[in-house]
Amino acid sequence: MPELPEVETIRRHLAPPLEGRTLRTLEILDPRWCRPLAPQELANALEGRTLERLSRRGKYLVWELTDDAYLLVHLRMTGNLLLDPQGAPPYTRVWLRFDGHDLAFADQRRFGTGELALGPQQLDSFFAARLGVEPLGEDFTPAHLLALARTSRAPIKAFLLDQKRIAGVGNIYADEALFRARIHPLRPANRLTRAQAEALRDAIVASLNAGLDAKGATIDDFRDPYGNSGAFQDEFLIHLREGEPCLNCGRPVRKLRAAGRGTYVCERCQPRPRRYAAASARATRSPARSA
DNA sequence: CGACACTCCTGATGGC
DNA sequence: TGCCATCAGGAGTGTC
Repeated sequence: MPELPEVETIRRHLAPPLEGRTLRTLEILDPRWCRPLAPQELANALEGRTLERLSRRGKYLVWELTDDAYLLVHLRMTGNLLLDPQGAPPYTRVWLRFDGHDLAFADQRRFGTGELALGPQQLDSFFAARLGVEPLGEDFTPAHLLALARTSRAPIKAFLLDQKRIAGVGNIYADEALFRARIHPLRPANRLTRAQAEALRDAIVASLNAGLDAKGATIDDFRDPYGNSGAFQDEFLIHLREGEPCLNCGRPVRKLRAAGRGTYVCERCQPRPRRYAAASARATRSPARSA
């Protein structure tokens, strides 16, 4: 599943050949891709414009076209962008035909989307409604994460997967970061200590950078625009390692469910949160009641 | 606010 | 061997 490092890997491959090129045609074969817009509406809005910059926000690829028109592409589970493929790749849903380059959006499971924003204000409100802080940006400080975490009683894994809080972390990197920081996925976010929040910030950054260095993780479907797999799956510290010895202590890695997702954990290195009694939880709230 | 179910989708897997 | 049920999950929506 493409997460921040996979999307960024794609962006780095595509920006050099495509920036400065004009989008001649946008052929949307699967109308679900751009719902609720009709394929022709999106094509009419974007064809003939030049790609000024290809950027990324969270797991979105942002195609910045002439006169502040933006195509916002999300790969979801199985989306891939393939540059100048030989013939049509399986499950091709969209063709972006630039001067001199053809780009295919292939997506077996059809969760991927392409959306339109016209003008910087629409772009800002699109992301403001969906995405929180960029974890590889300057704003993502330990103090920032600590402040964010204090606002949520959700399990920390659910917290990390919430794109409105931190943009770009998905199931793989959440597991990897929690293992690195020695935090159990079910620990309530607002019960992290300051030291844990600091460790977790560093662990998120380190995990994402490790994924970037390996050019992404390929579990099933991820490919870069030239069809190559990533290598990060060979470096997982905890994710997908059920039953294997913990790299730190040797205890078998357990699989559990957190936030509805398969979640991998070493229950020695990431001790389970103590269940705290309902009474003590209540005691943290104000006992006063309005009369 | 949060847990949970449901939706989208299709290939892989497990049971019998 | 073949068929059916179940699972996987990013994000949006809706319910309690």
